[in-house]
Amino acid sequence: MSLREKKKQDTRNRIFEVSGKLFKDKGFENTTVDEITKEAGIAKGTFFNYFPTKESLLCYFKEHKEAFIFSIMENQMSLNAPVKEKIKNFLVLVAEYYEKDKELLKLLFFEHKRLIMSSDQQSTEKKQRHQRQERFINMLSVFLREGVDKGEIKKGIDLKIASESLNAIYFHSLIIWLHSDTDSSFSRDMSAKIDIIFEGIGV
Amino acid sequence: MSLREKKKQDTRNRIFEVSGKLFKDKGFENTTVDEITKEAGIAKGTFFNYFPTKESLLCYFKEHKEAFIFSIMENQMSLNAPVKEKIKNFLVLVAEYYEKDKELLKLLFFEHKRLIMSSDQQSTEKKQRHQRQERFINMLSVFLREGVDKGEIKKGIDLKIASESLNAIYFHSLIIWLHSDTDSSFSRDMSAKIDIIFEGIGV
DNA sequence: GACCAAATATGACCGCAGTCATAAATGACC
DNA sequence: GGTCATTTATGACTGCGGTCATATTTGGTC
Repeated sequence: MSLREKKKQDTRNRIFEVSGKLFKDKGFENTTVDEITKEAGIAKGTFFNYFPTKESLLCYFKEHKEAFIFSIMENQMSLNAPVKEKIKNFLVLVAEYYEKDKELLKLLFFEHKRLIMSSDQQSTEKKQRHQRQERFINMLSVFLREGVDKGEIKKGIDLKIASESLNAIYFHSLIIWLHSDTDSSFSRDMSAKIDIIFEGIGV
Repeated sequence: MSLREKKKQDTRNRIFEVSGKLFKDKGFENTTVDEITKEAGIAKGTFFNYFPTKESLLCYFKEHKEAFIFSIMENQMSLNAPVKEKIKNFLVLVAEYYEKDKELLKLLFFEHKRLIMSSDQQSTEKKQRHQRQERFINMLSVFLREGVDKGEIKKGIDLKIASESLNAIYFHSLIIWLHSDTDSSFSRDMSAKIDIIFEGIGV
């Protein structure tokens, strides 16, 4: 690695670390780019050579988290257990992982939303996000297909719709939990809703 | 109504109208408070006497929309039909109503999120939102209870969890649809997912 | 080392959301 | 209609995110 690339990586990492620390300390809104750059020992303009906006930093934090989640998922998939349990375990593991750092997650989730919207249609960020979303749903689909094969899930079900429904439950529980001030359990709530998806409410 | 109150209402309405027009024309981000106030014939500071932030305007737009939705819901509730149909009809009506004005809704939904997060814990806005959410879920609960009474829904079901699941499906379909560039149908997607909630995917 | 092109860093500068001290308008009371 | 307290309007000002023309650093070539 050339000196140039080394320095580049260095600067990028320093911005990343410093901003992560400051966001946790003082919150996203209360941290200025000036502070970040001062703390990181660079000029303000330099920041924008690395990250197009202050908010875009959050994307990178989010990617970090999501990489970890996919690794959990792949672990679960290789286990030998009833599909319902595997899905539940997977989503509960994700939930528990999130529960560790609610505040940062709030930032990531909600600030991120705005970013998604303001970015133009062609933006790679938007496409990437879409891909991640699809990957998530596809993996849930794989779980479900296995369930069909093992006779644990009805044959006629549209797996895409079903996976999206699971995804919906998951995200909604997440949002509810993020909004709640009390420490109601994300994982318990979600678990109950997965039961509903499996068993249905109709007679 | 005194002259003072009259003028106040007038100014408030003018800001509301002008900003709605400008947001639709040029988008939320591209509309400045300066423009709004100039168009409305007031000074910039005056704007902030009526709305604490530019984003807070979106809340008021949203309230408008939501009032309408609750009225649809109450209509549906009084009908005589299978509960599943009533819920479906209700949610599809909401969906169709939304489909009319996707762009504004995007603004309302996503920009709004950020607002929610940045507002402090005690804020009335946050409480109000929570109440609306609860009201929505409670009304779904009423539908479901009727279903239980009429023998259309299993007896053992936790109605709160079930309502929240329906709510989750609804919101998720909404989000997916808002993100999609293509005009995939929000209402059709949601309808399929409601079937899943009723029938379950397990054998 | 001298020279050059490309990559990277810099900070003065700009536009906009939001503030605040001050001014104007209103209505109650005499 | 004069006086005064309260409410509402005003726009210069501040702070921050983001830009851009310019300066500096890097690494290849001789």
